[in-house]
Amino acid sequence: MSRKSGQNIWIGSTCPIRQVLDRFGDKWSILIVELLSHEGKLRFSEIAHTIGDISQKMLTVTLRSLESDGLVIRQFFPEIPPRVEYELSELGKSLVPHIQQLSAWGQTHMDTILENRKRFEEKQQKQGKTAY
Amino acid sequence: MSRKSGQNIWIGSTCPIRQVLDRFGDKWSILIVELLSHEGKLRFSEIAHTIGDISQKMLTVTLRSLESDGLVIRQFFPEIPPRVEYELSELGKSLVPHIQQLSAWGQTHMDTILENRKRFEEKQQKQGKTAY
DNA sequence: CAACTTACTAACCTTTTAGTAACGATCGTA
DNA sequence: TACGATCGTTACTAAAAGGTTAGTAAGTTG
Repeated sequence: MSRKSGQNIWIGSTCPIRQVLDRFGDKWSILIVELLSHEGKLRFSEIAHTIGDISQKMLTVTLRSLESDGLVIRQFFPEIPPRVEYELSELGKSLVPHIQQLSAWGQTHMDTILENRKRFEEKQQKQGKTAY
Repeated sequence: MSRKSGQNIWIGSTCPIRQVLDRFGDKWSILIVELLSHEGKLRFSEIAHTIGDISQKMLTVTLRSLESDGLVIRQFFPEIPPRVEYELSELGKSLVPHIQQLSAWGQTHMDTILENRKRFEEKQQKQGKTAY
């Protein structure tokens, strides 16, 4: 139970939460996993259009890193013009339910959070700066 | 089911996954929630020591934002020297099981991911650059 | 009186992340 | 000849995230 005696290996830099965050804490990875989980196979340009505001570069980079980690399977068809299809691997699919739970939590609670934040800001403004 | 017809509101910039990521995608928020869920009430310096490699500034900033959103409750004791205790709110606690699921997924699969990544890098080096 | 304490703020700087714009390869079409 | 389609790459730039250092309050300890 790690009673307050210095550092804690479950919180230190190798703990699993941090590993997951390092991997998926970027702007696009989880979004692409979610999208592929809904749509199955998609082409590069289909992903780009569906997301709408991702740059070509970031889509390339993110897909490549997901492929590199075995979360996404990339199939290249050497036609002219070239065609590439992306889909989730089994590993990628195994992550989906957890993402959806987080998403559901967000749908339930995000309004409250944003209200809290607004109220906090107002309170701060009224008070100016109080000691601590 | 959003059949490939332009953009998708569940993936666009207001979808719940992105909101959750915007809130918790930073380096420390989830870690602190996890820690408080284990330890209950903690003082500023206890959190700092347990995590080990967080700067004072980032701890202040992250705790303040968690407080602002109503995820963490901050209790200030006007003693000399000052004492402050932090604990999860009910809202904060409601997030914990989801984090733990993600963490468990990480523990199960992160080794595979890192292996995949290593193999991918090696493959890339051997091939040099092939067309696509 | 100097040093130390806790929690925090402010100024500054470095690192990381993401975006933009331009270009390439290749063939079919106008 | 030039353009468009597809899936990229590269170099450059802007913005954000996060780290470092110094300083504050007000009392306690040596």
